[in-house]
Amino acid sequence: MAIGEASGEAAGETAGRDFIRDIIADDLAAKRRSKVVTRFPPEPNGYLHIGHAKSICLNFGVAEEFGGQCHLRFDDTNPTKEEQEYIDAIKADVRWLGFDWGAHLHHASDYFEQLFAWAEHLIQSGKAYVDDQSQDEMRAKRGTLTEAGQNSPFRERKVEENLDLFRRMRAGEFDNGARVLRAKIDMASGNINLRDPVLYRILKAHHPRTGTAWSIYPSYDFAHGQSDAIEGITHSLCTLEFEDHRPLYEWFLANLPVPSKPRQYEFARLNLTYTVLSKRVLTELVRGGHVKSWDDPRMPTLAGLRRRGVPPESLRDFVKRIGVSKSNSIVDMGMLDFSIREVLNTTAQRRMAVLRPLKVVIENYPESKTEELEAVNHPENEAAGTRKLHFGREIYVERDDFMEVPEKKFYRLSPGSEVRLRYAYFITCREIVKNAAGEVTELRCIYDPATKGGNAPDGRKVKATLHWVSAADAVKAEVRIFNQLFSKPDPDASNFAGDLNPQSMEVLADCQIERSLVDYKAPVQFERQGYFCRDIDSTPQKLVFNRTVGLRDTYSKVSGVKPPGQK
RNA sequence: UGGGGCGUAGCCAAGUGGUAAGGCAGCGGAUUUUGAUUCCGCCAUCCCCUGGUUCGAAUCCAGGCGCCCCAGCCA
Repeated sequence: MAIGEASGEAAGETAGRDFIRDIIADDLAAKRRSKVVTRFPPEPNGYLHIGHAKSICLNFGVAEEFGGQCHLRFDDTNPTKEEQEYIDAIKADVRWLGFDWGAHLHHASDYFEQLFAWAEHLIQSGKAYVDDQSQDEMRAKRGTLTEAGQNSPFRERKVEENLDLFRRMRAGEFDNGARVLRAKIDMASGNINLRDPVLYRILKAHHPRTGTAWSIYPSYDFAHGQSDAIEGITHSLCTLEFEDHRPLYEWFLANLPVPSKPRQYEFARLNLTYTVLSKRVLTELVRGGHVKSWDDPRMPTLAGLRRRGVPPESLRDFVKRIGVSKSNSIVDMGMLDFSIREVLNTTAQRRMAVLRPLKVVIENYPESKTEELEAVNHPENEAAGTRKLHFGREIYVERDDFMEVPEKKFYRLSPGSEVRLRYAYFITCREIVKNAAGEVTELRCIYDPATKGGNAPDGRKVKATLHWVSAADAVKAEVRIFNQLFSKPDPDASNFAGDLNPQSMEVLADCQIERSLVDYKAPVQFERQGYFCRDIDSTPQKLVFNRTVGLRDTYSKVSGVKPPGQK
């Protein structure tokens, strides 16, 4: 029986109940299992994305919660698509997400010899045969979704001949595609996976781990369940599309002398709005130059999210919130944003940075004077301390914080209005300076010396507080704003080019940032704007920041004015 | 009349015969030197549809409808 009304107390990291956890709890309670062993089984043919994060959190999370273990096992059975680069990246990503496989790093290729022996076992028991048909012939005889297939003319080959042929396949005597080893099950099955599935194919390719030792490789179906059995996996969790494979998975376990009997359970894979979670598409995005790299901050890859500044805690929180079920769903990207803000709000220190600078000259502030003002680093965490801000006659404020003709709900700077400069003074706009083209190039303001620190002794209130930066002290920097990679909530994965958002990245090259940011490396909140992190493209000469996510913005909702590049 | 799944609010998602949890989004309002955060309150007479069983059904039965997956020597 399910326990936990799950709420409150327990480790914030513990996920709630779901059908998988219920099954496991049941198995344990009924003593069908004495421990829990799961596995995360990526194929090293691409980078991990947020959909994998769901699986990783599920597999490692469940093992942790029930005091079991989770293995990292590379499903490396297709050397034509797999690369060492991916193996290394996957390990780094899983670790970054916060999980540890301990001594349990495995590979399907570790079991190639055993798998081969089991294939011979099947041949010997008359349950597998070598088929000489071409790929096209096999396809033609497989039948259709509504019609049964036809038996291969090689289906009744003698055991000895099958054994001999299979061994020669391994020895490399035949060309790629010349023959395959097939299970002898049922060509008329309604489940196409049972129509004599291929167990081994000839693939003369270099394997990242076994090199050229093999010229035949097992198929996914023949390798996966048996690898699970070898490792003593108890609950083999995979996505819905493998549901049809379960009868085959069980067929092998029933017909082979395996050391344990794992059970497969399927859950729905993650889908997110405004992006695509398909290795094929992600690979094309990279190879086609639509993004700069696998770790481009616009990518839903773990590497991309990491570079963008998303903390691993946010991903874990997100996965916990979306739950695990069997219904296909498309999760709103806003959920991810929420989890990112949730974590960053409490961990990121605050700083000021002006992204689109507008110069302000405070006319009644003495030309030669400068001051040091104190600012808190985190409004909800005193332990984060304070820092000094340089203040002078000339400062920069955000261009969006000024409107020559303010609209109804706009209560920032406009001619004659008074606002507060955070941690500094109240200022009032007196005059607008424009260039020949009529664009505002400078604001002339006056300040009230009595409001130092940001409060008026006479109790006078102000409707807005602006972030700012000292013109004399600020440092120039580049800031990259990322928007949705796709312009549609449900991009067409089979023809994605047309759905790409042309404004997915916006580079602001002339930002003015607070000096203290020069050697601040942690995730940070630029007040009133969002969470940012230093990008690896930064050099001592040029700092580059990535916007991880913007702050919630209720103003743009009421005004209908969205920041540039946003929808 | 191929096989396998799934259908609870705009989006996730609990619930498995006793009278619709929770989260995201949204909407009000309080606090606020971030239009942020925080805090309060609102937000499914109804669970794909139609019948039926029952004192009582989202939950059971029957029949429909809709969506997803499968015809790789990919995983």
